[in-house]
Amino acid sequence: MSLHSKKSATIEDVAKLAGVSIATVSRAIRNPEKVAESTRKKVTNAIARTGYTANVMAQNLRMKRSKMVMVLTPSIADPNFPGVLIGLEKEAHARGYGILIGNTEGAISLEENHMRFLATGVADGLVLLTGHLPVAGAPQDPATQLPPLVAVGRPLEATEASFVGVDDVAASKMATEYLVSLGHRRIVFVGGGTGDVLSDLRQEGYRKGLAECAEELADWRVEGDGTSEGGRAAVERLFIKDTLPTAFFCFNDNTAIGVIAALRLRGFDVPGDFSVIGFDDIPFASNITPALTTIRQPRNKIGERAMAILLDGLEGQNGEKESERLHGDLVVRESCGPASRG
Amino acid sequence: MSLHSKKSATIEDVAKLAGVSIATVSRAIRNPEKVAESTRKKVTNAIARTGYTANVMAQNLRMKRSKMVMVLTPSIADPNFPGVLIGLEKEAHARGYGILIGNTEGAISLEENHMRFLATGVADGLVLLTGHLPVAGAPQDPATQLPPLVAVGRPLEATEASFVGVDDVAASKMATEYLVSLGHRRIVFVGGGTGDVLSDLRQEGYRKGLAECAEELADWRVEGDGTSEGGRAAVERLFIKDTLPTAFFCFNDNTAIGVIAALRLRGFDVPGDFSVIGFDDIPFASNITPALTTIRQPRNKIGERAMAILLDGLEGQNGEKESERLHGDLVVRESCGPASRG
DNA sequence: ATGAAACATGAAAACGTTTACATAATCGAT
DNA sequence: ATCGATTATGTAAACGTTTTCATGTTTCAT
Repeated sequence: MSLHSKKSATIEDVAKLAGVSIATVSRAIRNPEKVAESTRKKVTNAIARTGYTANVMAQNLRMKRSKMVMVLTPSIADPNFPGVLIGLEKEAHARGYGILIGNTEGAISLEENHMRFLATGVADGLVLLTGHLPVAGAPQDPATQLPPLVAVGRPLEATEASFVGVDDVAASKMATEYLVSLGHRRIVFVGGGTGDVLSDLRQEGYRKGLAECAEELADWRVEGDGTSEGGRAAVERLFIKDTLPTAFFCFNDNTAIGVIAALRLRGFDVPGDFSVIGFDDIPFASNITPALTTIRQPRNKIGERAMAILLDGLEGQNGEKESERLHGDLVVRESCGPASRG
Repeated sequence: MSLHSKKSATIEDVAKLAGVSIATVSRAIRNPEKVAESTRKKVTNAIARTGYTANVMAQNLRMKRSKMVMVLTPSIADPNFPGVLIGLEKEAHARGYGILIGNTEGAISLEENHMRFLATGVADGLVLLTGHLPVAGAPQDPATQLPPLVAVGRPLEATEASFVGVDDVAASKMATEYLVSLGHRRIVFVGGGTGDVLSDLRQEGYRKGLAECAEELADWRVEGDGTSEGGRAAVERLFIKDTLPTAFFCFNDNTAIGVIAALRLRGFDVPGDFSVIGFDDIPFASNITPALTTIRQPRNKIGERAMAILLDGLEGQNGEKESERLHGDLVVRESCGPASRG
């Protein structure tokens, strides 16, 4: 069935061949400083001759841990997911842990299924990309029965969960300042949905960026939903108003792509008539026309740091709630230009 | 440490409360038809009262299987990966299996690490996105010691491995036929690398598409490397020749994006001066300018079928080598137009 | 009523590893 | 040489579940 099942050597085989007890074999492998050099050599040779590999299922049962971390995501298709997963997997793998994928598609029933699965002991820790604590599938109260966890990308409000993500406020401030530096004085923030934590954080940064200007600039938000279609629709709603912006700071790149498409559909030029900034630097931001100016999320680093914090906690080195907000980078491409209309 | 570790109920607790043996509890859960109704009720009640969840680590050890499948990929960042993963995870989850991610980044040393991990019994099966059998990290010969496996996307030549992917030949034939139907008579195939199995299959389809035309059309391949940069470079090399194509059938969407960019850089219009078709329909193919006409890979379905075949084999229902080549769809957008120069 | 078959249950072993505790041997100080 | 401390190793138990095998009870056919 599995790699070791076809007459694979067990620790008993090694012990017989080396002429020692199974305890000594185990010790030679796990605590070699407690085994005499000559004995250790006998064990090492026997391992090489038998091709012995420890059975992780037996280890897991004895040690009551699985060396697995479940990554719970509402969307594998999210453009940020692969980059975060790369970092998560890299750190996990380096420390001997496996990554288990749990895809909820934002559905409560799937979330409950995954929690039921988790209740079997299948994972020692949990990485949450969902932005909320999971709904319990097992009868226990999740607040007290969840394994150690870390939230990624979206902080969990009013919880003790550790968090790693981009510094949304600082990055958004940077993006807005850049538009201000180009002379833009009517800058609209296209949000990702009313009540959305991330949108509010990015708007906070947008406001800080506006405040850097000596003039008093209007705080102006219209609502998208984080998709390109939402960005498109937000532009439609804007163009029934008398006053237009000269620049758009968008919740994310998808939104920016929709905004650009809607502007171009109306015969406008980007960046000639309007400037547009996104957020994320998703893989294809540089391939659209015009190539998108955006904030790059350090996705790999976010994944790595999240896993490191989780595993440090698991391995007893640090159980405190930790939050890391990593620096986002302004990536200037082609979608922004000087304000052309005062 | 894990969900069940904080004074979680064991089967002993359930047995005591129900007043039966642990064997009966196990039987009531796994073979209920072998347990009297009244006994079963006592067990069911005790389970509900204790909140018992079976310990998967004990089950795994006893039953010598882990209910995990490892997905080995050379590139999490590949645009096709998320779609395939969605299908893999959906099927695995529906059948009670977990998905383990193994990222090799195309590096032999990482591949060996993952195989060492696999040798511990951590996974019952293997999904290979790598296009080759993995290099052994454990001392065993991989040809005889690998768990059941299925290749995805890239067939493994000269092996007994099952395979699921798009029907490259038929899909490429369709794309080429479409260009022919638009009147194109000089169609170049931009490959993904010399000796690349997938490129050869897609070229085979390209040739069949050409053969559908009453006129005898030239079979013309230039080499990219599967990246947009490779597509760009292939165009540069083409433009030092006397005869130019009127249309490009590209190995994949990335290549097509590069080809389009290079043509536009030279002041040409797509599709006015040249038509371009990609392959994959990656998530942002519709967002570039012009929106890319391409072949859509049924990624979700590929993942689902691959996992189903693998698990069928694991669960003893079918151990034969199976290959499924799924139908790709032509997605007509804006990057193709009638041949404008004879 | 008797005997065979079917049903139901419990005890014990299995799975493979880790580690506590007991014991023997060795080393170092007096 | 003796005693205490240190080093090294083996035995047995633990981990939690599944399933084999033995045994008792019930049902059905003669």
